[in-house]
Amino acid sequence: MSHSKLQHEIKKKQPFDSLEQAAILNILRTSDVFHNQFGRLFREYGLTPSQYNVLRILRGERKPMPSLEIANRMIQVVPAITGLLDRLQAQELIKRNRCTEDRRVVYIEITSKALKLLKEIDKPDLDLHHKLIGHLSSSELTELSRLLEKARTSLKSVE
Amino acid sequence: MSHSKLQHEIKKKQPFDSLEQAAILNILRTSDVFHNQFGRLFREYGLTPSQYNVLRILRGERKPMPSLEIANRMIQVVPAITGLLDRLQAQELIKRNRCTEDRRVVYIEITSKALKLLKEIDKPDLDLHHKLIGHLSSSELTELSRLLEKARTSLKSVE
DNA sequence: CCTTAATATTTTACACATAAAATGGCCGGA
DNA sequence: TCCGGCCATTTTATGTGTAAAATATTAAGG
Repeated sequence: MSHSKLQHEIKKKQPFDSLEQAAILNILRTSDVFHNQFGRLFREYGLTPSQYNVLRILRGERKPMPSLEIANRMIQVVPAITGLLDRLQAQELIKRNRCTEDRRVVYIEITSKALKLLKEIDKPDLDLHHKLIGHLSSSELTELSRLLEKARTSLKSVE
Repeated sequence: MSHSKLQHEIKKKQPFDSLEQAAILNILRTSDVFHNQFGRLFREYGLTPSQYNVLRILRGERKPMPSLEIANRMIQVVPAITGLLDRLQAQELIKRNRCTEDRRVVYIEITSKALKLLKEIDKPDLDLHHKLIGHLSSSELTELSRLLEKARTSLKSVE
């Protein structure tokens, strides 16, 4: 491809690229702002967003589950889970039980202390959700979710 | 408010809350996935997303700027900027110049080495943008941006 | 001039994300 | 049975985000 042709290509794509860049930037910025807001809320209860996330997963599962399965449910990478669980265990919010059949796996169990804590947070958490996007209509929320899900499909197909 | 009434309230809000939760979860997840993708791209050039972000801001400004102004342009909190700049300086991608008039401020200047590096990344960066959401139409991208911007307005008004 | 408030930046302490490598344990085939 | 591959988990190293406190410097008031 010649230089001038490339230039032409670039010029041609410019407005569309801008839309794409703007959309991605908006996704990243909005996520960051929201993440901060939830971070502040959870901190009032001595939790980080990741820690809260782990506890929510465990409560939802209603029974002990292996470390790596928790990691997989979060979007996160595996190695981080260890320290995360360490700190939760130090706060007595989870218990670790090594499986007797396959001694490689460690079962993680949520404690009643954690369940009580989660119960306290439930309402403020819902309220924050509402504060953050309660001003969008039902159809707007639906459309927003649809567009974001569609956005993510580009990668699911690849890997 | 009586218990039964609260129950009723909760039930009533349930479907709407779900939409709000789904939307926020979609924002956070999509952002995380995209952030990871850009992280991998930038790593090929020895940069982290934050470092790339700083360099892009400096290139856009076209002249040296104070540390804190860079921090403000990023969504981030102030203290992190120091280490970030330290590492960029170690790679000779920026230079620090203390201002003579007000010796508290440190001017940050992008180097030609960094400008060359950015130029290399420009195309792959655009391509990745396109790969990630190129399958959304112009009107979808516009609508997505509009909804996300609207989402963020709930906080701008408060603070 | 000296004290105090405000400002720009850095430092410290802690939690987390990521990649790469190490550990310990399971399992199937020679 | 021994070995190599695979798996769950942890460890290590580096960079980053956050809060709170420290440093250095300027500006303002008595």
